[in-house]
Amino acid sequence: MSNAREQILQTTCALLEKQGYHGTGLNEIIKESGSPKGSLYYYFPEGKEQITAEAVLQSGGQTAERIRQGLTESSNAAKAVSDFILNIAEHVERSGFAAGSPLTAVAMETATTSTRINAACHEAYQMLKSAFHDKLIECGYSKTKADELATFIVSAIEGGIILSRTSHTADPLRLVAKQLKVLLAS
Amino acid sequence: MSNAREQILQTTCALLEKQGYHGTGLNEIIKESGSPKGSLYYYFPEGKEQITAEAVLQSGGQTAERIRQGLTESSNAAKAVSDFILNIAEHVERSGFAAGSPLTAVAMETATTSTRINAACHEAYQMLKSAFHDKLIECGYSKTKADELATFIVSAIEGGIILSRTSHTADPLRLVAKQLKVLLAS
DNA sequence: GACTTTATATAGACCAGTCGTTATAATAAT
DNA sequence: ATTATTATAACGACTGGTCTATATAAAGTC
Repeated sequence: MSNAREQILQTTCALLEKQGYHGTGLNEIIKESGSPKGSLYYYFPEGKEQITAEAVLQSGGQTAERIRQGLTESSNAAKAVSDFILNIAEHVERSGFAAGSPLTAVAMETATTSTRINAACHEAYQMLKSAFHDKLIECGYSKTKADELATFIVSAIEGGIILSRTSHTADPLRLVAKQLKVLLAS
Repeated sequence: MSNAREQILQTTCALLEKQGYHGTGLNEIIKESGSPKGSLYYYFPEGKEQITAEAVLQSGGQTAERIRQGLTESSNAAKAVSDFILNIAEHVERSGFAAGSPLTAVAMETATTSTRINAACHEAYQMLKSAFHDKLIECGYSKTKADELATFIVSAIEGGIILSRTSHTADPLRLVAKQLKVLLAS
């Protein structure tokens, strides 16, 4: 409904992605989103924690959706997962290594310092896991096997994003794509 | 030689691990390390960036050393890597999920906002990769294969740490250990 | 050996600026 | 007229960084 609210969340997402929770200031959010401070506290009366938690959850939902869509395009799980990761690799590259998972930094910064944000990150990761999990089930994997693989896939992707952004090359992500493809094909 | 300098770096490491770069303040570092601000700027005249870069590099060197030591205890690469990861899992668990890789958060926060810290993170990750790489070479892998596997191993571990800290269970890390063991055994 | 000079290191007050947050006033929409 | 939203100003707390004062120790000079 409200444009300003959505704009704030979207801007927050981008900033969290680039510089994490503590590195992102409310002043920066309002400047970049164009919304004034009054509006920010009108829509998010509980302040920074609330904005962050909602941004994280929204981003998790959107990413999970993208995973599901990408996976429907191919009936082959190995190729589907690999393609999805190659997509991320391009995205990270195109952003000049400023983007790639708004969750990672936030999750690490707040794992033991904000129960609310931690819960949001946990739920967001569960959404990603579920998206992969469901596709694997669909491809005939057992429930426990699908669960294990989904966690492993998310782990490898997260790590790949970190290494890619740090090294300023998408190669680590592409390598993760390749390795997971082999693993899932076997 | 100097005790205070070392103490500052060690404290910084622990705080970076727990709450990242922007979440860690100089006042917190001096309070926790016992050194006054005068000493901090005496040993690190270039301020927070310098302290962080040095802490990251030191931590990378120490972790790489631990990897090499752990790997010499077993001639079997698969078991050696798995055991190392299980060690991390215990460490993360014991810390109440506050510890586990001082690099991750810092690397993501500063990938495009501080060339100095980014360079330090990059070098630290290279050290970890090299440690695994050398062991894989020793076990008969080809140079390119060893390089690919080393990157993949580091990726999976980093991701496992994130998921473990976020979910407050060491299970993801243990799962990563198991999967990599299978992968390396084949 | 006594005395001065130079480095090493500790200690903390202080600065301008920013943080997240609150309060209040003005405006727009219904 | 009532509510929804925007617009600022101000708050106290804290930020990274600078500055000066002091203590300790090493080295140089006679």
